[in-house]
Amino acid sequence: MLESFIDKLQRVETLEELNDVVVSLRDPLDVEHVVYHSVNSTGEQYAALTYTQEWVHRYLEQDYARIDPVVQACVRRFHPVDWKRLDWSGKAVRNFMTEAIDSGVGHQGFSVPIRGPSGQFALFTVSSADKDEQWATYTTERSRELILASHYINQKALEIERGSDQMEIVSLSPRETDALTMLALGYSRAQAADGLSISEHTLRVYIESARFKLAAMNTTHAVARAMNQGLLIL
Amino acid sequence: MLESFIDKLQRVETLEELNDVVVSLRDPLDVEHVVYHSVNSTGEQYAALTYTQEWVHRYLEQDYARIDPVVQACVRRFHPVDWKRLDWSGKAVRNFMTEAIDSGVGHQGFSVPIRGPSGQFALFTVSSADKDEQWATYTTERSRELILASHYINQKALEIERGSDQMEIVSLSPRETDALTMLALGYSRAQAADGLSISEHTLRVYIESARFKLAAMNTTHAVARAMNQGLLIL
DNA sequence: AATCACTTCCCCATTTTAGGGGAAGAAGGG
DNA sequence: CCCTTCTTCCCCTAAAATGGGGAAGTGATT
Repeated sequence: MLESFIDKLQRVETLEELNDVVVSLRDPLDVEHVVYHSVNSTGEQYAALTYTQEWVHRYLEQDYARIDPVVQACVRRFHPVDWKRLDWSGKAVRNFMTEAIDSGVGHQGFSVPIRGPSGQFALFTVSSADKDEQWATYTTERSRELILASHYINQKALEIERGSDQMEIVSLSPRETDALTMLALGYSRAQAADGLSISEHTLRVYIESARFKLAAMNTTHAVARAMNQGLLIL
Repeated sequence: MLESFIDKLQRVETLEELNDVVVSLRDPLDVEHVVYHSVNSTGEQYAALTYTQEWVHRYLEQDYARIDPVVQACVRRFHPVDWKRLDWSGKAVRNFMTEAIDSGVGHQGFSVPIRGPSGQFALFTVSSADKDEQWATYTTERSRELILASHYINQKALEIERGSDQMEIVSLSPRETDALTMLALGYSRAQAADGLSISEHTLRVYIESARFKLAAMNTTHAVARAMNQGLLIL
């Protein structure tokens, strides 16, 4: 299953084709729904999914990502998440769940969080209407496949995006990196300069040149952009 | 190979045990060296590796991560990196490479970048002294195993760390998130307040409560911490 | 050898932020 | 029903950051 999928994936060149390939996983994976959803650092989103348009629309409209326990858990965890193990208490959460099931999402689900460079984040989810036991068997048997599938899908999605987007690759000098790092760690300019054993004036030059390179409006923006681009190793 | 490795991993409970299990991958993977190296958002590092102590010491002392093309590439990429495909031009880089090979690192290598929540970043690397052709065969045949291995190692490492560290899980209110997001996007307080249609005074309350929750010294620090913890979706 | 990027230092006026107070209605959870 | 958290508004002063200049030495690349 994985072999032919990766083969198909290899030939994909556009996001539309990627969508088709992801959707086509539904049968071989033997699930109700398949979802790949990516958010990059600039807030651009891409999704390939088998949910109904109505549900997707409703989800976005209501900003359900804010309360969806699956999203909340995946943002905070590294390992894949079985929906059953999440905390579904809370009024808003239960309403959301009811609505989701009514929209045919299925009450069983398995979501793999995936993180790319520059703060990119994606979710690969399969859902089903199986009973608990069947689902438990299914997830233990196929978790590896699902992890690899999510990895390869994300790789392809990033590849396509990078090709189209062609975002400038900024690089900071060591001292610029140092300066922004100190600020990101909470030091004031005076403290940061002290920590780096340079004058505060010098530090400012680094911050300003970094700001220029990063096309940032102010220091906080510069730090945010640098972090987002993985330029700072705190 | 993967099966027994995951079995062994399952029983690991401390970082020392993890180290042993990672090192023990050397033979079954049929490589010269195995390295797992993780850096989390607070700068704490953990490494399990088979390199000589001298080389590790030298690497840290010289801050070679700054020029090591493998690290530089992995920070920026999602997919695994074959060392041969990197750019080894540049004086400093070539010196570094010579020194690395002299230290027995091996001239072939394959590195898998892995990212966890809260800006955690890790590298799983295998290196060898094989010739190009053999190595090409090796990497294509085993890349999936290596990806899965890196995934499971990282999962275990995070699990152990979380258990020991028990870092407070901070959650920001929607408005606090909004406020920090606007600042991270480069807006000044006045602009941010305007964008959120609230008074600047109100905005400040959010920033300060967020700062309090995040135990941040100042606004920039708060934004940095929030981003690092994946609390902001720019 | 020339050029380009990096590092380091300095001044000054203006704008922005930080940090210390306090208050009150709305919504959600136990 | 009460309590906690969230949301929104306001004042003030001292401290910090911004933005505009300019200059000189080092190192690497070409």
